[in-house]
Amino acid sequence: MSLRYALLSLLTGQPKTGYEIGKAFESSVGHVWHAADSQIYPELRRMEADGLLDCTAQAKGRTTRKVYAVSAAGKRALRDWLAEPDRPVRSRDPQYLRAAYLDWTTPEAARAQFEEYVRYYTEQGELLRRTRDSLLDRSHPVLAARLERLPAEQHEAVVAFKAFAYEGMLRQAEQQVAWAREGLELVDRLERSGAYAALD
Amino acid sequence: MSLRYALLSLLTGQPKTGYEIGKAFESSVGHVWHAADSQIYPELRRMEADGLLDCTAQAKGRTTRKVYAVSAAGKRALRDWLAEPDRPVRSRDPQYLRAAYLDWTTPEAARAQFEEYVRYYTEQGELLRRTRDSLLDRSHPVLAARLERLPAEQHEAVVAFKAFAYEGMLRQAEQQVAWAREGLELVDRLERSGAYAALD
DNA sequence: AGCTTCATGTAATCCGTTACATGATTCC
DNA sequence: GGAATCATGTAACGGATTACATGAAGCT
Repeated sequence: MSLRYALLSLLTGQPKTGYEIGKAFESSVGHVWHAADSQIYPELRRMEADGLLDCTAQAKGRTTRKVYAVSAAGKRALRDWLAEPDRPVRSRDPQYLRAAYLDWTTPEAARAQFEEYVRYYTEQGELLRRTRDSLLDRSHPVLAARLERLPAEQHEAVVAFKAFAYEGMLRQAEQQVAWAREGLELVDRLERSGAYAALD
Repeated sequence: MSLRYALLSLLTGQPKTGYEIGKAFESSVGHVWHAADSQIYPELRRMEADGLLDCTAQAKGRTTRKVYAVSAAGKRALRDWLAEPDRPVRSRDPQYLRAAYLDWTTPEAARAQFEEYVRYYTEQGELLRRTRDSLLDRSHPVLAARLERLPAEQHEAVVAFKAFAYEGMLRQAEQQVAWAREGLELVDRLERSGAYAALD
């Protein structure tokens, strides 16, 4: 269901075509809630059928493109969802699952896992930091387009919540990097102490 | 696919019946990879069909229960999976998604969200800390049963990786609490500065 | 006699992933 | 003329959630 609200949120900024949504998604909400194009197009149709979006066909050259805008019912749905109590998601992280059983594999394989975590979350953290900064200085294009259509007194809150969400994700990523580095040390320590015994 | 490996990992500790697996799951791997009973039973059957588990029917009173044990192929599969490069999961967190758009709702609703996050992750953190500690002092029943069947020189690594995984999840939870508390402050600050304007 | 725990599932539905599919337009 | 980007999807499959379903054993 969250994809629906991610799309709704994105479109409150500005009406967009399916394709533009796909692009804007990747550089904004998509960091928070990832979705592929093949999921986005059908969902837009369903949302239109449910009356959450208004769709107007626009001729452009020979092809027609569909511009989607949030309807009044869509705004209501978004606002209801925001106020809804959030049933927290139960953890389901393949990484921690693997980490818990690394005694089953070789020190080399264990190290490779942690190295990959460090690499991935370092990169992810950089992306999140860049994005957060571009929100704070309001240079982020999707945000900038949104702000243009809003009165100045709302800008502060709009920016603050978005930057704050990225801040949270950024800290998670940084924490993951620190954790994975400790994992590498753990593997070294266990190997030095001869704790890696043969497995059956 | 991870459920399969979660079950495999759990069963390397000791053969179990479906029901025991369900129980043990809840108090161990289930913290890391949550799954409902209705998912576990069919998956066990599929794993047996795929040759990863050996299943022997045991009469118990009038009913028969099935005891599942990891086969040689199952051990191989687990080991292969542990060495496999982990394609990191793209973020998909309804919480951050909501947080990013809280300017759309009232300060009261925003506060309620953050309060709920604080509550949930505090509780979750306590559970994770208790579990980590019971792993470290080896009093955790599922772990204790596993260790009994392993030579003493392997105990250190087995315990260390499990505690380390919980440690990582614990820090995530603590970080979430700190973040949500800052969210409450943010809402207060925005409200005081009159940044909550009327929405359309 | 009634509650809890043991014991094992099925069915429907939803959500997400992967792979495939097609064609126009714009820029170089 | 060819590449990138614009533009919009379908189909098959897999995995997870929710709700439903049943019945015995053991304890109080």
